[in-house]
Amino acid sequence: MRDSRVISVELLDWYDRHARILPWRSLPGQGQTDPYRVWLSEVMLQQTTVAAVKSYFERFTSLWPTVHDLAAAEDSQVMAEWAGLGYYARARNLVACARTVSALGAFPTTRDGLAALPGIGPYTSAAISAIAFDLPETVVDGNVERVISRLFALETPLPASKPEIYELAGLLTPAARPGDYAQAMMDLGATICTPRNPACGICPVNNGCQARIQGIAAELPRKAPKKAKPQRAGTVWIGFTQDAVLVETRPEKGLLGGTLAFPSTGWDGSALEPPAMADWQDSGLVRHVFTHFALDLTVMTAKLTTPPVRGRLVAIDKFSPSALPGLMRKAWSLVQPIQARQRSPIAKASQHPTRDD
DNA sequence: CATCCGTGGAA
DNA sequence: TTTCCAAGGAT
Repeated sequence: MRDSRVISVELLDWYDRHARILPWRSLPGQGQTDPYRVWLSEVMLQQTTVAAVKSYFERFTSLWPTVHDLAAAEDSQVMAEWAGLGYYARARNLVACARTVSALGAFPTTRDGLAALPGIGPYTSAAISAIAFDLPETVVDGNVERVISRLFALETPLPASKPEIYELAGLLTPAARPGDYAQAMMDLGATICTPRNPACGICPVNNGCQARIQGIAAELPRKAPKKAKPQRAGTVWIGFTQDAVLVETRPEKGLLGGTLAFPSTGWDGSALEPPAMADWQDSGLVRHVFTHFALDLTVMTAKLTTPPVRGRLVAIDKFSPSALPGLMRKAWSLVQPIQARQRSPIAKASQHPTRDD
């Protein structure tokens, strides 16, 4: 118990001197932070790097300064602003959560109340509780799993070790400054106790680290072997007219759910028909890697001469590639020169349209 | 408990 | 080029 107290004090002391300055974060010792900004940042940061989140967070808080503003937004605009960040169920849950919170009047102030909201699970509910409401909840993310695994030299591989990690992390969580402590643990994991080459020499808690003492810090946490990714293939059709492009909104469930996209086949051989009768030309291949499979996507293009049986035509000057998820953005940038050239037959061959991503 | 769900940067 | 993985949640 005394050791755990030493560790949390050393960590907070280190955080006071080395905390990262981040857009959604208040300075060490400042205590509570706007729950809306904490929630928004935590959802964006789920399985996503700080570097990737920063610009999205600034954009969202600029467009929607409060949870009530976000609750009033159109689904399609939120999806468009989320495009490129990945894991699109987060964006759908984000809007649903904002509307529930707005109807309630404010965020729930207990962990259980928060955990009942869409898109808020064990980690995020604990993080909001600690950071926004100064509640001494046990915050365990990937950083904390790594730090705890090393401090106690846990040999049990993840995810089997999770219950033990949660228990040990709870023993370390201090009653005072729980929000700063949670962020200190995560900063330590992100900057010192890193996955590959931990900087044990400058770690504020290296004295109490069993893995460092045993010389196995870089080997922990052990993890169960992961499965190989299957290779899949599909086709996407980018149809256009003189002044419009054919797009659709994908179904809410499943891969890229709810995002703006070009009509495509499934990714497992399902043979859907093209969205219109046209002279489709093979315009190249896009290779993309998802979490659990790799995809080779054949990109077909055509100038449409008959009404599409699927999707909707969007005026080219109202079409923004930034509203597309990464996969579709890749397909668009591949064919955009072709599309632009064929829209303007008088364009000189020497004029190369610029790509927009 | 295992699987599904994105993306891009680093080593 | 390949591998790993980053502040997880839903089912």
